[in-house]
Amino acid sequence: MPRKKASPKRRSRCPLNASVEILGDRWSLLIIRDMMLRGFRTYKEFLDSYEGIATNILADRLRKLIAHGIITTQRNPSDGRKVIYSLTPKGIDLAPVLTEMVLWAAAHEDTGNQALVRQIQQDKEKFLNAAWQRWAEANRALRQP
Amino acid sequence: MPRKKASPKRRSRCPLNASVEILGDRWSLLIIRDMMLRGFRTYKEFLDSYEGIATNILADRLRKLIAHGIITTQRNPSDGRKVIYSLTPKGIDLAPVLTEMVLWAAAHEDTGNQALVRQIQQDKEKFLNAAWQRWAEANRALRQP
DNA sequence: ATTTTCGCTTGCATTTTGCAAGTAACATTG
DNA sequence: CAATGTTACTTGCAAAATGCAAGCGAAAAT
Repeated sequence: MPRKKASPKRRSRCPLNASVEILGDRWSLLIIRDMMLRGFRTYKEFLDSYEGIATNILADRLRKLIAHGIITTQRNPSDGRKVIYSLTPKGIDLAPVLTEMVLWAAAHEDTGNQALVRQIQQDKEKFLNAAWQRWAEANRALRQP
Repeated sequence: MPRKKASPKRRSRCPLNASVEILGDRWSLLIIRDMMLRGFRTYKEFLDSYEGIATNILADRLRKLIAHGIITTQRNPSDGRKVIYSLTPKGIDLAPVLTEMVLWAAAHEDTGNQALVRQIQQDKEKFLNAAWQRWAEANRALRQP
């Protein structure tokens, strides 16, 4: 399968612009944060997350993230109501972006979650490896239920 | 002076959320890119940038970036019409964020500007240092006109 | 003196977002 | 097995953000 899709009518071919068009809104990266750092995988978990996304916006963002190949879905075989969302390789590759955004805000804004911030500051590589390993492990568990 | 401002009514205290609230739209990071990588400093330059921002949106984003302490303005003494925008230290500190967003899109989307991308891939630190040095030099020139 | 340039503002249509109230499919409970 | 609860959504509508075109005042160029 092809690794990169031809981009449908972008404003420009600048890679930063591509990122901004895909991720530049007030919710997408928070959903990805919840999946990557908090292990959230269901609609209800995202909906109940602290920032309070509206249900129609959540449905829309999940649809777009799927369309962009950042997340995928599968049904939970033991509970037919539940849909399990998970990050694709393209999705977990956003870890460095999230990491730098956390560091920037922690350095220049009044924010919380200092435990996470210090962990990243102390050893960024270790933090990124850990995130990747959690992702790999969760995927393994999903394939062998 | 205080390094961090108390944040007015954020959705949450998560540092990623702070970044998203400040930068999470379709234009802010492109303006910062134009300043950081292309050396743009005037309203007209931003307006004429390839993606085609609308003039009212540009004025609004510049106002917000100033309010967040990411850019500052000064009048051009040799041409009283021109306003010179430049990145603050908080603004140039966004370089790692932009860098990772460029790398992610270059890896997973069909994008251009491969010269820039390869430069970053080959030596990220060197690229970041160069960006910082260009910024320091431009600031020096501005103070001694 | 007139025209052009620059950095905006204003008005208005379109799009996106947010809120509240459904709903269909499945699972649990009595 | 019927009633109730859960889950993942959709729908309708108001409010806010965005985009487009036109205009405008101050300064500079001609």
